[in-house]
Amino acid sequence: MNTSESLVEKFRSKSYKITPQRLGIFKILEGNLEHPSAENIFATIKKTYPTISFTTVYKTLDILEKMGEVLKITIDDERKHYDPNTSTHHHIICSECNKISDVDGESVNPVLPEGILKEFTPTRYHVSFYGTCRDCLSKQ
Amino acid sequence: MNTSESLVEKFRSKSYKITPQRLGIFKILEGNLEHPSAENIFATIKKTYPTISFTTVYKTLDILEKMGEVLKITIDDERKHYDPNTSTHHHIICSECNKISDVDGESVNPVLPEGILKEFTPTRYHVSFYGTCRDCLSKQ
DNA sequence: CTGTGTGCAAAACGTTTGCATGCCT
DNA sequence: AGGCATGCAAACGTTTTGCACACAG
Repeated sequence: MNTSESLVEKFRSKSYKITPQRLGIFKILEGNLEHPSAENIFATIKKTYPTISFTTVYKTLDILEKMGEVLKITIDDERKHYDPNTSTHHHIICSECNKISDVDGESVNPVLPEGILKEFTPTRYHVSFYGTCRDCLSKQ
Repeated sequence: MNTSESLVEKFRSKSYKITPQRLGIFKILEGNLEHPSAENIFATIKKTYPTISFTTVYKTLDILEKMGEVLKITIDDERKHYDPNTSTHHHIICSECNKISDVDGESVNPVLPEGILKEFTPTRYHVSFYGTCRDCLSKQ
């Protein structure tokens, strides 16, 4: 569930320092279902911590991703998004406004063909649905 | 199947001009299963047409994408790839070398939950498998 | 006190754009 | 001949990096 407390624990156990900047990012991610971009996170934290830099945001997200505490989502042509929900699930993105919503993992159960299994050792999969969201449909 | 001849036909029918650069790109794409990036295509065509520019490659790919003759694949963090196979199918990418292979469309049949269908009008989906390819595994 | 983390500025990266010239039709 | 296509160079948006200073441990 990635509470900011659990992230603090994990950082401590790896001897990564707990800074107010990092803590602020943890709190933004906690239970976040919005799939924020680095820019989103930066803008949000800047409200309470105006001196923070993009560098810090990116570096913290990098660490979190490498620890497996956050998924980097490659579904939007324009930028990467981050998801603190690391359990298997999928996404649908609006082709107009790039809003991303969650899609339950259970509705999908892909099987890799034999041939591919000889060529690759798969680790995970992700389904990207593309479409138009209600807001954008009504604006058209 | 996107022979270069069929692309020439389609370009003519839309009154797009047939230039040697465009023809070269068509030929590179014809039957191409490698999921080339713009850079790959540029490097390949540069061998036979050394004065070609990135601009021309990108603009031609843009037209092809908008005509639906090529898919822009968003699976690799680092760059976009282009796929002349526009029928429903999926991909597996090596996390080490970013090589992409095809995965048959039939092996996957995702269903969107009710809730999502109220929020989105879906148009298509794509499954991204992640893993490590044989070459990279043996190098480790 | 030590070394990791921060933030600035600049670079890097893939991609896009403005514009003058070239060439397909 | 006309106008779309090309290619250069410059701009773009996102992400990364080098470096001096700051601060968590």
